[in-house]
Amino acid sequence: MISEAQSTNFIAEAVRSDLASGRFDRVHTRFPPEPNAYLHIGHALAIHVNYGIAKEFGGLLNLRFDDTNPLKEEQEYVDAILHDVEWLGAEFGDRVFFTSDYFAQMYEWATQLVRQGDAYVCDLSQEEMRSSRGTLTAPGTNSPYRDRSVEENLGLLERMKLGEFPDGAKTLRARIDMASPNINLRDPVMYRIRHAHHHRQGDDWCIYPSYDWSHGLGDSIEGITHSLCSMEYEDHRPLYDWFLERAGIYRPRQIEFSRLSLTHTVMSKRRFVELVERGHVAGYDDPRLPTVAGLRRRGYTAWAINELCRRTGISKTNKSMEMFQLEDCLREDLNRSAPRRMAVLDPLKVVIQNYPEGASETVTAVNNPEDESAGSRQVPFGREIWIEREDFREEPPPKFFRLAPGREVRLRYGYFIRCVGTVKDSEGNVVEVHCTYDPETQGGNAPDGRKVKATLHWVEASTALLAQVRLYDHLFLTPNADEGGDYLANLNPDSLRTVRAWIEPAVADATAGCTFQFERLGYFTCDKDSRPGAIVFNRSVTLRDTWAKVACAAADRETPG
RNA sequence: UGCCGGAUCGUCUAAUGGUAGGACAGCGGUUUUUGGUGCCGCACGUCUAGGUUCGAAUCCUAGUCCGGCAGCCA
Repeated sequence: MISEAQSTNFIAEAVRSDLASGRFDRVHTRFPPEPNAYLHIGHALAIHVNYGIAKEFGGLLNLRFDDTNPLKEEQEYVDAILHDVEWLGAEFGDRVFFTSDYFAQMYEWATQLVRQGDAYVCDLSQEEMRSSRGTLTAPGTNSPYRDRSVEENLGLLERMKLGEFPDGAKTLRARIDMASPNINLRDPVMYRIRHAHHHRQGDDWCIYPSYDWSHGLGDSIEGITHSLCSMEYEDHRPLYDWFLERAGIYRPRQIEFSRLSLTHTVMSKRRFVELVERGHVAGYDDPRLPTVAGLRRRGYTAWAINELCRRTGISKTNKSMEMFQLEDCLREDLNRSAPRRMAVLDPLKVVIQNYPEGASETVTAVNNPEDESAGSRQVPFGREIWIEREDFREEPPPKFFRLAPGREVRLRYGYFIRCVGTVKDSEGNVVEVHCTYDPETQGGNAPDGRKVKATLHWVEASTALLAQVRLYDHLFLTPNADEGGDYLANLNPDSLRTVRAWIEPAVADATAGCTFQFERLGYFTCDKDSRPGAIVFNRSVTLRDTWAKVACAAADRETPG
């Protein structure tokens, strides 16, 4: 057995030292999404980290829905998140929990804090509370209700719970320090009044705990050892510890790490909503969005997403991974697993003049050169075939190896063909290329040993399937979507191009989620919109294209600036 | 300008006082019935200034820059 080197990231080291010191004798983490939105690849990193640490130390991961705000949370999101986390491969067994299931216990601890003089009922309005909180540089001032008696607070809290006050009339606040340089410690709210229907608790409650009050308690109840969260909670850690200490209960350790962001995209719920509502994308699972659902629809594998997380690593720096990196992860996975097929996205007709009219045959094509067990298939061949328009040039530029007048190239798994002429329309555009083939080269090798410089993919015309192919590109033109201030101004107008393509018959029964490599083009995944006879493919990612780079560089040289 | 955090190739990340390494991107070569894959190579980095030390990315001091925090959101 190959012993895997232990991780050296700072969280693994902290966990190791906690285990060594005896602070904890086991490892238990959690992933605590709020069920108010779809998961995105940033969440995938959080899952990866929490699950990865648990796994590395032989511990467990809990999935906990942090449903403390009845105004925003819905069962629909619970279902979607559950599905995404499972799909990503994080194992949580039957440990699916809801913060709302702890409301009764939390209320009891709240009364305990009140009895200890650590919390009080405050009548300040939202505006009054804001102005008395002070600013980043000036201390706040004490609430006039800060010194109510324990009995009065207890009575008021009870009446809040009973529903005697309207929304916003009162809050329960922790009595800490209105002059603290850490604003989170300036008597933070523990409960607010919300006469709202909760997706799980129904109308049982009309006071709801805040994140700060509830989160550590939830961790404590579940016996979490390491509560791994993102950097923006760092300022909340003193509060996290304070609540646990005052409640006098088991204390997990919160450790923060920085979240993932990617170039050429955005990663916030607010923006997803805006993009969907303004019609820039078709929904939360639009293949251009970095949501887990969108990525999956695009054709991303869970392996690729986890590999990106692994490559990203765990740290506290502000990071922005390049989109290349994500794309490369997908290519690495799909190169070894995706069956190969041939498809022509921008068709140009080739007529093989010396191929007998009415004749047909099949040629043998390898399904996956990286995987012998994938076997081979028969592909129809005939007198008329489609090739990619960009694979023919009437006046080939330097280093262009493909088809041109007089040139011989190989049709993959087919024959050598030589261009002997073209047919043009009235505007001079080439609409047909005429070739001859060498019957001796069947399968793609010449018995006389002569070589060709290019191999083209192709599709036999009479048996080709017509399909819709959606060509996706970066959603944003600029690496940083915010560049220039207005992110919508940086949207890529060509992030989706739809084309009609000819594909070989072997994809006829592809169903949603099936991924192929279309040779020389990229990886394509059958979309859920696909129907028998009306196939739809999404381009998941292109192949690396060295020629495109060469051609692009040449073009740049011709038109500098 | 209050508090907290961070700064290592273009990007992400290692090096825990002892040769600054890896991945992706870039460049070059090689193999190839995918201008794909694979393989080989090249180039590129310790925020700045002082200090401690035989030796500093690492320790100390002073700066600089970046991020977060003033929801009854999480």
